[in-house]
Amino acid sequence: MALITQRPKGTMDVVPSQSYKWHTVEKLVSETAELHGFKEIRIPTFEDTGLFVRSVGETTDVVQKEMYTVTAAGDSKFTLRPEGTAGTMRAMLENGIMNEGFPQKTYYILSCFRHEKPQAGRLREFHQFGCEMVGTESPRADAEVISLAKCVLDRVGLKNIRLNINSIGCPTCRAEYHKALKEYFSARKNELCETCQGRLERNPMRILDCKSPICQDIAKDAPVILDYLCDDCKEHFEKLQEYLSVMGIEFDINPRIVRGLDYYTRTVFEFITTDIGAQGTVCGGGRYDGLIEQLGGQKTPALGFGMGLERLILTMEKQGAGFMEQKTCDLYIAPMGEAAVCKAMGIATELRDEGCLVEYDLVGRGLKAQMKYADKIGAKFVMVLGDNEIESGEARLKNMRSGEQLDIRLDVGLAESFSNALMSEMFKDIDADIENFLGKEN
RNA sequence: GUGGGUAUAGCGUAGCUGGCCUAACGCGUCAGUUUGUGGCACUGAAGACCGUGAGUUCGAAUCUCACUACCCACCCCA
Repeated sequence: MALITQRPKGTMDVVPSQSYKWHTVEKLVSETAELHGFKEIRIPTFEDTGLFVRSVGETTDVVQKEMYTVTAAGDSKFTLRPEGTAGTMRAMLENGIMNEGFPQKTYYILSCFRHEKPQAGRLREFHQFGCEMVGTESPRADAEVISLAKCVLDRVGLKNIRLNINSIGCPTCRAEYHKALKEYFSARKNELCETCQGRLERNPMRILDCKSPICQDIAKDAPVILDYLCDDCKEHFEKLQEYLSVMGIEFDINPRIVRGLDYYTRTVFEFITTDIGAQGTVCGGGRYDGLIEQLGGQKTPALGFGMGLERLILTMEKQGAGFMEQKTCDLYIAPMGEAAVCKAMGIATELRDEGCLVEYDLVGRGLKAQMKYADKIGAKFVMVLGDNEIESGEARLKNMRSGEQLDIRLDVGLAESFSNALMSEMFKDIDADIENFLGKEN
């Protein structure tokens, strides 16, 4: 079969048989955020390009070569959001949410777009669950946000996730550190890889993250940011560690996590798994105390994290975590003949109003084929409807698990007689879905 | 942008030292195995120009080249 096109590179289809996995994480993730007092925010898929340039940072890879930007009528440029924080902060400022008292706590589930070369765990359109907390500088907030992320990971059932934390200081202490780094690397400049030689001027901290063995070796003895933190930043970081310990959250201090977005200050952290290939950062975040001011708001401290849902689901699958089951057909009606089809439509409507998942033949299959189909879709009960039933006003309900059958009335109080049938002895193996249905009846 | 790998029906594979391939197998789909009842079994059907294009050859899914797509890794990040 030659299709006219295929999906764009780096995008994914979630097929119907798989969507329950997404429902599972979306539900768990948002429930957990709400248990922590976070409320959902929804923002546009695209924003003014300048927003991302100013917040994510002009020199970052994300802005320099990964943004999907279109020029609309006139000169206005828009960009498909490459991440969620910038748009969220813009929306909070624009809607005056900063004036509603601190801290403000919001979360979102949205798609992001980055023009990268796809590989395992990295797509061009990916989905992110993110949380942002605005208006508190206290290390308590850092601990709370990290613990929220941890809680989410636990609730979806992930194992063997390592938490790495670091502090990259405030602009003041980072300037000191940059100076020290430059001095250190300049001495061995010629040994560095090409990209790192370039990094030396622009952002020497990135050299620490270089994967080239030579650079890694050189970086081994490089000055560590933690030795250059100013007193405030140092205390902030120490306090955070203390809180994390109190909360029983294990972590590694990793002076090499740097983060590729410019707005981060002080605390940065990553939750990493080794189960899904090279792109193992399932969650990354940190503090961005300068961002809001940079976007034109009042100086307001804030922090947050983003979690890649594809990576999350990949890890869950790899680790055999459980997903919520898909709801399957409660009752399949097998009509025979036109009159029966019309009757089936009525019955379906009536029972659906009661919250029952009802299906009936839409193809025109014979009875046998209908039974097969009902079995295949996992129908719990089947009702055969023919002229006899319509005449007598009674139909047979078959329990597909046990094979037992029972006659129920069709005319008066169908929902009631259906539930009565379900409650009778012969159907005692009914599952939770049906129990809910019955509960509603009583 | 730089490397490496793979490309056969909806899915998973076999065939790949060139001719019994007018392409096979499993799963799936559809239909039957007498009269109004599924899961098992059996029978049958539909479904692939063997990624695309060129070349070598009497002859190519099988060899060569190019292209494309996908995957993995670097980079970067979620």
